[in-house]
Order: sequence, then structure tokens, then C-alpha cells
Amino acid sequence: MAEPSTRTVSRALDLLAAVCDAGDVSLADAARRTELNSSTALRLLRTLEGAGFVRRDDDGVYRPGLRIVQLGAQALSAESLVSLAEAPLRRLVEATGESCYLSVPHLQGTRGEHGIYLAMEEGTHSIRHTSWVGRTVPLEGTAVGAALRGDVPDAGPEAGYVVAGDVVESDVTAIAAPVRVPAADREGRIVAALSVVAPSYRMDETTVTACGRLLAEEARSILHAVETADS
Amino acid sequence: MAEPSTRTVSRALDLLAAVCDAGDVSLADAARRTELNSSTALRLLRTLEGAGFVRRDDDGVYRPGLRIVQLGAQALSAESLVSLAEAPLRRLVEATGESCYLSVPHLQGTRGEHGIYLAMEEGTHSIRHTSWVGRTVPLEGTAVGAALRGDVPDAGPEAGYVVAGDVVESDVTAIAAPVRVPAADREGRIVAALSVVAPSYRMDETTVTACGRLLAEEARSILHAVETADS
DNA sequence: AAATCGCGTTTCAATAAGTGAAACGCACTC
DNA sequence: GAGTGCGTTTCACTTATTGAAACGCGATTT
Repeated sequence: MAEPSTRTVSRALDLLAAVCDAGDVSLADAARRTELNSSTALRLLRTLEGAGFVRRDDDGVYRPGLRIVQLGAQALSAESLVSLAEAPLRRLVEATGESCYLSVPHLQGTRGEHGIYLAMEEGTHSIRHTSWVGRTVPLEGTAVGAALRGDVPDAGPEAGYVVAGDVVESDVTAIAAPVRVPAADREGRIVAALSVVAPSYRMDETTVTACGRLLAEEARSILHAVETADS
Repeated sequence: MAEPSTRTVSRALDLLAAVCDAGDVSLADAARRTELNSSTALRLLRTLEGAGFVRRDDDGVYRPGLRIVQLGAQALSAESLVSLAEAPLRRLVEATGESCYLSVPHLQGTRGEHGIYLAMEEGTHSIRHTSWVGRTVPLEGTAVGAALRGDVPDAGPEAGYVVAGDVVESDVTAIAAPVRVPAADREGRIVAALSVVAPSYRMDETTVTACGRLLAEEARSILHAVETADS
């Protein structure tokens, strides 16, 4: 927030982000997280509450309100990156049989960065499991995190993807590839990651390699789609 | 916005909603929708843009930014209503084989109200189709809309649900039931709708009735879950 | 070609909108 | 009982915010 901006609004948006990141937060904690005087925070949170962006139940704790859910869901459905990734995700599921995901970087206030899942397609083997949209994933120790950080080999047999035993779920192998969009430098800018997650017993070395290469290929297909749309 | 609030923040949130509702909007149109002076709107939109809530491409049009997508997705995954509806949605799919949805009311500025889909479970028959999360549905002429408006028989053979040939998609039958939470009156307050959508050729009268009753029952199970959590 | 219209952007005087320190009551802990 | 932290209210102060006006530009109309 180094650019000229409307200070009051910036403060309110910081509070909104703090509530969403924390999931539930007291007034005092919200004020601390945003380094605001508590009466200022109270006033701004009351405005956010009145507009439905946060809610406050009888326990006095602030939580995200339906308005951010509504607008976020609406924006998610209109998000071009999600649309562009849909066909690649589906192709990946057809080719691998495993569940595949699109994730993007997610700033989380002062608590470092995470990734966040925006879309998924379920694998053909899978027992049904809960929706991953909106879940966050650490940038350290995960394949998705490494892809989002750009910590990916760019030459050799594993070029374009990264493999990890996922720290979030054990006995699971995750493979991820960064999705780039055109930028000033030749490499492009990483805006998302495609990933495949499967139980390790199904992922021998040959399968991992094949999956990884598919991922890298589909990530490039998204870049191509962006470049085509731009010209 | 009749309560004491921070005017500047309220204005910025109105602009954010206008951008999300419109999908793409010029500065002049955003200012008109929110009845703000254009230099005020420019300044507030610049703040929203700086914080990532809206973005402005070379065409000068404002669109939702990644930040609202991120926070919205995060809030969606934490939303208790979505969690509570997950098992009922899955049971409905198992019992009917059709795709099932959770939707909530969605205020859309001065343009009347819509519903918005927050969750779905795909049916077992279905050809894969695109994600419905975030899509809006008119309140008039649809089963979901009627359920969200409470325009549902509360006695008789069709108590608790409503059936419509869906105006959004033809040759489709939609059945919906309102989800209520405890409120001061005995009826409770409608906060969401469960719906089943299927091609009409699969929905004879007996099937419709069975589906409808299941929907009403599952809607009641959510109410029970809420009441249990509150006590 | 000239006039008109609408758009987006910048500037600045005016003011009222927003702020934070202080006070207070309450609950909890030692 | 004393201390601590929380949430809420109050109010004097000031600065953050505002909108009218000006301007350049492109598109449309006369």
C-alpha cells in the first residue's frame, strides 16, 4: 500500500483481509493485526458488518460475512484464469485418472504467503472428498508451493515441474507445475500452479515422470491461450 | 446502509460490489451506479485496485481482482452453511443420481435480487459440465428463486418444495427447497435453497414427488444441524 | 469543419469525516 | 484485592476526503 490511496478504505480492506485470514478474530486481535487503534478498528469493522462483508455472532468474534462469499464466488466464476484452466484440468484427469488442482498465490497479511486452491477436477479413482476450493497450502514443503515460488528445474529430465511428498497429507505424492503469463522478461510471471495429487502407492517413478511432463505441457497450454487472447 | 458507518468505506464497498456485479465496468458507469462524483469514484477505485480487489487492464475497464477471488474462496471454504450442506447434497445425489446445488440470495445493487450458487455435487448420470459456483440465478421463474423467496407450498402433497421448468435451461426440470435457520418466528428465516436439476425426460411425476420430498427433508436436516450446534 | 458530448484525469479550497486518547464497566487471572 | 485485557463510548482536534472546475482527448453529430 505504498501508492496514494484512500487511507480509510485501505484500513478497512486490511481489516477485511485479517478477518478472512483468521476465520474468526476478536476486535482486539483484529486491531493488533492491522496496527489500528481499537476504536478505529471497531468503527471500520462495524461498517464492514453493516455491509455484510463480516459478521459478528453472540460470541463477539468477527467472521467473514455472506457478502464476501457472494462477491467472491461471483468473481471466481468470472475469473479468466479459472476458465482457461478448466480444459487443461480435465485433460489431466483423463490422462492420469488423479485429482487435479489450480492454485494461486495468496497473501496472508503478516503471516507469510500461502497458496490457495481455486479450482479442482476430481480423479476417476477417487473416493469423493470435500471441496478444496478456498483451502490454503503452505509455500514451504509442498509441490504447489515450490511451483508458485518458481523453485522448479528449468532444464533436464524434470524440467517444468516439481515433485513432493506433500506435508499437508502424508502418504500422498504431489506434482506441480507453474503457470506463467507473459511478462517483460522471457520467462514470464508465475500466476498459478497446476497440480496432481495421488496416493503414493499409485505413483511409481515412471508415472511421476509422465504426470510431471503432462503438467508442464498443460501449464504451457494456458500460457499459449493467454498469448493468443492478447494478440 | 442506514446505520452509522464510515461513509468513505461504504462508498468503496459499493463500488466493489458494482464491479463484481457488472463483471466489467467503466469509471463513468461505476460512478453512475454508485451515484458518486467521478473523481471520488476514481480515487476509491484506485485504492481498491492497489489492494488487488479490482483490476484495470489496458482497455480502461475495471474488473474483479484476484484479491476478492482469494478472500472469497477462502471465506467460501470456511462458510458453515456450505459445510453443513455438504452431506445433504451428497445424500441427495446418491438418492436421485442427479446434480444437486446449494444457493443463497444475492443482492445485486439496484438491479433487483438474484440467487447465487455456492456449492454443487455432480450427479452420477451427468456428462461433466462447468462449475456452477458463483453463477447467479433469477429469482423469478425458477425453482431456486421461488424457494429463496419462500414461494413454496407449506401444506399438501407438495409441502416444502417447488418445481419449475427452469427458464435458464430449457428441457430441464428443477426442484428446490428452502433452507431455514432459527429465527424469532416459528417458520425460521430462509437463508439458502437446495435444488436438484435434471433433464425433464428423466423426471416423471413420481420421480419429481420423491425428489421434492427428499429435498424438503434434507433442508430440514440442515435446520436441525444448526439448531443442534446452537444448543 | 465545427460544435457537442462524454470520458478520464488532475487540481485545490473547504469542511466535515475520521481519528485516537481517555474514561469506564466488565470479566478473568493471580 | 490488584492488575490486566477487552469492548464500548465520548469528544476535541486535524487532516483526510470531497467535489467543482478545468483540461485534453476521442467519438459523434450537425
